[in-house]
Amino acid sequence: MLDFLGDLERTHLCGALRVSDSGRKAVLMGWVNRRRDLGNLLFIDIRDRTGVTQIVFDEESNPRLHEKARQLRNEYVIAVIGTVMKRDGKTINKNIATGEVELVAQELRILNESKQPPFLPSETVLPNEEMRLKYRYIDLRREAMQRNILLRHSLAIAIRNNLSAQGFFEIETPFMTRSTPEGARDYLVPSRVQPGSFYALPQSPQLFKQILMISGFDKYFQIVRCFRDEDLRADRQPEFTQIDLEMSYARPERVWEVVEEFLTAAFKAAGHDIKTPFPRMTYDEAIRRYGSDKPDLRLPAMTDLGDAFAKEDLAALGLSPKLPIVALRIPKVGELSRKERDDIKPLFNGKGRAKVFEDFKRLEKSFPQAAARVRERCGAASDDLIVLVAGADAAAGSKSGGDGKPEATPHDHAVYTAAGLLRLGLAQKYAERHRAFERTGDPARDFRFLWVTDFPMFEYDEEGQRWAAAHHPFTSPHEQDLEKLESDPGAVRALAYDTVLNGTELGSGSIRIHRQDIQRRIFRALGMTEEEARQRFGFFLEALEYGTPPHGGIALGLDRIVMIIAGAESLREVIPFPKTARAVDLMVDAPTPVSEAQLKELGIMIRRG
RNA sequence: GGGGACGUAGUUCAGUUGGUUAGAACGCUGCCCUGUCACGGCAGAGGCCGCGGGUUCGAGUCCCGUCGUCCCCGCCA
Repeated sequence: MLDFLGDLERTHLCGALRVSDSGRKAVLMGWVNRRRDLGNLLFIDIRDRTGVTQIVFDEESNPRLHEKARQLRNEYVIAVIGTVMKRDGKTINKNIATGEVELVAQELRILNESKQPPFLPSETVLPNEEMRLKYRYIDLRREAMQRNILLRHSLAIAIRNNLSAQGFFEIETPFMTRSTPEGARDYLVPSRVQPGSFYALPQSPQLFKQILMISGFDKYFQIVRCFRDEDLRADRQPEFTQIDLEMSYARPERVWEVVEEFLTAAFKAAGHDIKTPFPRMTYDEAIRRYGSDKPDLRLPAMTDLGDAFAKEDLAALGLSPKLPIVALRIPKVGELSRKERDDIKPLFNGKGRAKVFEDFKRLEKSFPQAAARVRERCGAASDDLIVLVAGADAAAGSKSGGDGKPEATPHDHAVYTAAGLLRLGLAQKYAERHRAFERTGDPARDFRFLWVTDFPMFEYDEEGQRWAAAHHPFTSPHEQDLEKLESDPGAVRALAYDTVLNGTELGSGSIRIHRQDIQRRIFRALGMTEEEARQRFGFFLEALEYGTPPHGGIALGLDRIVMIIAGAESLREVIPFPKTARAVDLMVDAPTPVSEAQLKELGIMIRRG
């Protein structure tokens, strides 16, 4: 028989009682975490989000109560009235915060039973993710998940308070809005009132926040859900939370200060001090030195070898002096075994324009002088792994002619990015064995922020045979590069910037275009006719004509910030109800088909088969 | 869209070269135990080996397909 709560009130949380509470009466409520039945003596660990407390039921002093307590099973919900007793020296449990006391029960109310759960929150080995996601409510009872979700709360509150203190206003923008196909795929919501028409869930509140600038709310922010119908990754969910902000009359540096300030507050809330201002690096430098637009600064930069090799050496190696050669140094990894050298091949496969020399020892034998120069330039210690990546000859031939495609850059990005992938792959693969990521103690606590600036304005889209906005089409070009907009689009730099932390892109922002004439030129450069532009963004182009102040902003991924601070490997560890790789919610089983009646009402027909 | 890993008891896993009745730990059920705290001891229940085909005298094991979870590439203005 279950008991009612009645007018019983809980006096303490399950992690609260201390020796100083000895002798006091206490009422605890929570789950049965563990039961230790010693016959006439029964111990129950009662658990809530704050911890566990041992409860004692003694047959001798209260046989009926003891008998009742024997019914308790894991995950039952109970209320216990009892007296806090100091434990004797020998019976103290130093492993838990409440271990110096126990609650001697006087009354037990069984508030609810539990079926045998598929797994126990107190277990040390995790079930697989499918199980965890299906029974998410049980998974979330686990201490690690509680910690992550509460950490998320603390960060969000700290950020909200900080931005408010910096003079920003949190303003809501619609979730049911307009599809602007470009970039990520939209999630669509059919309109019942207008059959055949659809709302789109926002990929970001981009245009709304710009319109808020036009409306005079000169500092806007929002911690807001965004939606993108693209394939998932460990760090990508179809719905995710962004810290979105926009400000009027701001130069990039001002936006960076705002971000550095709220991140400082957020990390502080999690007990971490971070250093500001963050270092800055242009996109071009990031590619050349790290082979990535989101460099992980915890690993040494790559070294451009340039003229380390003599001409004869290059010829002997089958390399052209015109192509880049870079060296990767992974500290403390040592030489790779033959098997390991074979294993790294998949790490750069697919980026086939690079030639990799993973056996530096061999290179050293054949080209001792060049190898010595390489070691010196990399600043390599004897137990560092060195791998060379060079442009393969095929890369030289692949540079395109005058067919409108961009020339390959003089530094051929393909070589650098292949080297960059290899750099990360090697470090990750051997991080545990060789602790390549270890710099200053705990690797997860080594927060290396970075601003990456001066992104290219356009990227050539091979598939669509056209220029595409690298950031988004409302990003302002550098004023000095405006003249190249028509003549040399590939060389136009954008006033765009990314926040990078330990190789993860935390956020992305830009100064926006506030002048209608420039916006038009950008659309034209993107190959969009006036008509197309008006059809897609007409409302916005019109808004631009009514006195738009210069403005800019940024959006940072809250989930990713929490993930990194929590030291988690996946976003799913910091999102209470995440989706699987196929964008399914295993707990509620969504998405699902809907009834014919619903479809009919919406004027939608599903093609089957 | 492509590549890879995995799928055996409620859970985590083992399962040899294809060969008798598919095992262990935890959890679960019952009994014993008054100082345990990942309690201990004894006994027990629990299996469509993801699903569907195939090869074979014989399949958890080999092959094909399919479904699911995870990781990566593409994709993510």
